[in-house]
Amino acid sequence: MSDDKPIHSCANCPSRRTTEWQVLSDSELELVDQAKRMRPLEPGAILFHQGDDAEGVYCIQSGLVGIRRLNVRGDSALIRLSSSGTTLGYRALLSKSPHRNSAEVLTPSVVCTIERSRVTRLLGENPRLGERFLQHCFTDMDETETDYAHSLTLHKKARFLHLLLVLYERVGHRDGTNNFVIDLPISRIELASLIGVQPASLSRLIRDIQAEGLLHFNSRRVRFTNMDAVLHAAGLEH
Amino acid sequence: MSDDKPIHSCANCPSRRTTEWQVLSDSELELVDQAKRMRPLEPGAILFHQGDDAEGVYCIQSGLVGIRRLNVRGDSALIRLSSSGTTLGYRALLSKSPHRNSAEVLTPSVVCTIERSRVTRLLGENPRLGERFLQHCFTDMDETETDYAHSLTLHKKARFLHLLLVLYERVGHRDGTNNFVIDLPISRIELASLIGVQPASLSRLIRDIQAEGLLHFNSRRVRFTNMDAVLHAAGLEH
DNA sequence: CGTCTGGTTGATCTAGATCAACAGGAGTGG
DNA sequence: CCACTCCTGTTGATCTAGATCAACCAGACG
Repeated sequence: MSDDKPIHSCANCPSRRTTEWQVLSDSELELVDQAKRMRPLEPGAILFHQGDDAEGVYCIQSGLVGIRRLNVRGDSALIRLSSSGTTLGYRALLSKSPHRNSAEVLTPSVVCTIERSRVTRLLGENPRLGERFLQHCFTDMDETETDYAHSLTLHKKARFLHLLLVLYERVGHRDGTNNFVIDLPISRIELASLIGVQPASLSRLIRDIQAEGLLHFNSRRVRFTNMDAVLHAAGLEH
Repeated sequence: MSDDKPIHSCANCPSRRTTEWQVLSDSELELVDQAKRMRPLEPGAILFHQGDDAEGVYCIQSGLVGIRRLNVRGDSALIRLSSSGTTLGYRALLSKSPHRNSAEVLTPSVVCTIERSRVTRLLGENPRLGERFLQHCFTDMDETETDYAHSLTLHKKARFLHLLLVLYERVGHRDGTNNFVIDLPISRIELASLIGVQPASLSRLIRDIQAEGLLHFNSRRVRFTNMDAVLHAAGLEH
């Protein structure tokens, strides 16, 4: 490491430049460091429950976290995926209202918790921090509106392909023969929940997509055998 | 009127206490007044187009405005309704990015436009204004997430009933015999677009709902003949 | 009076739900 | 180590919500 700070200090966090905290001065960042608690979490761990009051904000250093919303009837929808460099739970904290969603760890993750009072103090001292949270909300909003508009207008197949493209951007890579490849971080059940479809239907969707030669599925590995066709079908088919 | 300001000044605006501008001082409000342009608009008028740069913000004094989003394929979804007391277009302005949605007047409305430079100036002078916009974004976000989760988990019938309940809250009233009544402000086509259904399917939905004795439809007038059953079906049926 | 748009209906088709069966791991306890 | 159970994922059979397309009607409007 390049300085005398502890390895796990925010100053050395790999996501430092992408989080809200990028606008803090060194001394302000030091305040975050003191108040933060870093912990490794296994799939199934809950960062916060829908309805809970905000205890602080959660900074994902690595891993994947699912944002769930229970509807009036009690069934849950997975409405968003959050990954490293993302701060969660700021809405409840800043609006002084209970969490609207739950956050559940989906893959082994490292998450820092920064307690509430420290965040409010920093917000008071550095107005640029509030500004960053505002921009974050705008980004989330745009993404959710896009997904919502898609859910109103697109078929499940197009939505699933769209989801795979988004996942490719996040965790995809090239394999030995330079093909586009994703190693899916989540189960079929959760993929199904993200597009609002039954697991059995997703299974058939996958079979059909594979039969059309768009993609090749092997357990959790997805290979794009015809990227152009995927791009076309995600936006233009049917 | 209670003071010597012009009738159409913001100080006399009926929505004054519900808009973002409630946090402004009298002299600051005066600045809004000078820079605002108030105009009556007919259905079909466009406040801004998806992709346009922000020219200012739009304050709905009366009427109903639809927020539309075009998806990748080019078909439009009506993702939100905005009515009096709501400010539109602030996201594009504050994020310095193009409008993500279009805003189209749906019923005869009165809308004030406050030009960009004046808004930015006020934001610099009064930090509470930015805070209000942040809260506004949170509210929109919550609503959109709710709708999104519903679109992932509920059937069209439940979503339609839910929409009618929301409309009742906004424009509903009691009729002579004390029944709950809505005079729908928008066409069937637009109702259909809000829940992501074809007009023909909405027509059948309405027929079925009426046959079940939940509601009575007569042109644009909707009477709740069995509110309990509607509440139940909106959340619990199927 | 013709034209247009909004709304309803009929006939038909299809995407996706539902329910049940079953296969493959992964974990647990004897 | 095996037996048992639990959970994920896939498939088959069937059903249904909703799409699609066309016909048709009523009111609005030039």
